[in-house]
Amino acid sequence: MIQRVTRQRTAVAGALIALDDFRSAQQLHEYLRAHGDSIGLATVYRTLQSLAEAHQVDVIRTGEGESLYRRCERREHHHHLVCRSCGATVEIDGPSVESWASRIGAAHGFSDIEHTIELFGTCEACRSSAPA
Amino acid sequence: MIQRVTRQRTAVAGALIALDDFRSAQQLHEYLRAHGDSIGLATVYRTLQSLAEAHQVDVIRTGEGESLYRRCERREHHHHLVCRSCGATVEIDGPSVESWASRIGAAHGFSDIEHTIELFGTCEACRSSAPA
DNA sequence: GCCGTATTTGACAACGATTATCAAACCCAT
DNA sequence: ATGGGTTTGATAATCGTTGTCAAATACGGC
Ligand SMILES: [Zn+2]
Ligand SMILES: [Zn+2]
Ligand SMILES: [Zn+2]
Ligand SMILES: [Zn+2]
Repeated sequence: MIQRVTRQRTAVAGALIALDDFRSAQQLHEYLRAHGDSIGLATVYRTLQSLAEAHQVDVIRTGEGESLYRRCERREHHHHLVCRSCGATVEIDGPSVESWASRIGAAHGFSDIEHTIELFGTCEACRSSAPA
Repeated sequence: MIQRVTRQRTAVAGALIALDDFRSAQQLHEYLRAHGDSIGLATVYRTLQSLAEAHQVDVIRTGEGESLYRRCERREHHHHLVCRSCGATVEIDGPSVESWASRIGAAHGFSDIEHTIELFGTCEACRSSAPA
């Protein structure tokens, strides 16, 4: 599975770094177009998918079923605290939650436990710029 | 918003109790049809939606973006340990996780914190009935 | 630099879950 | 039983995402 370096893949990688927040594929596509990069939506999806498989980007799903992507600093397993309105993200380290999850799973005879733990909220910046 | 008692709504409520596991709207629809209840898919979706709004059923989303519904025993806030292959569910009480979530959120200046915490695994029954 | 070819792209169609539409069917208080 | 607001359900529409496939492209070898 040789991966070639293309203008489009480079652009997506650049956008992920420039934005730094969790963004949807369509938002990234708009961003790229707005910045002069001609790129197809399908290509954005494909690129994000392979980046995710290579663990180069993290993926979370919003309550509405949309996938959001981000290039996190931490390469190891972690969780996220994400602003609902702007996507601003804090990477969370939860050793206590990790052990809690596996302990609970084992206690009930379940194997191959995987956990989904994400926190959503409103960040300080968005709170002050929004109507009460 | 007056809610009338209809044959269809009664049937959906009955199916939720009979099945006891997390199931998709389409699975519930098939189950009802298979059991002789004539009901439209749209009605199943609408009924589940209003039951969810009334906190009569819990909803979780699979990694594939499908919603699963279940009528839980516990009415208070809780989480779930769900079998990936059969939907069997254990209701989880996580007081330590609750406080962990809100503490993390506050520590980073986020407000209106909500958390998504779900555990998926393979239950004992499914493990023994599946090929190694 | 130029070829040859395997990889990649992108416009578009297709998909799957869910929601909107709206006329016909149905509850239910009177 | 009647009337009028509620509910139903076949169908179309939506939305994010993935599949299609011919044309465009990257890049190792010359
Ligand atoms: Zn991350
Ligand atoms: Zn924010
Ligand atoms: Zn529950
Ligand atoms: Zn199981």
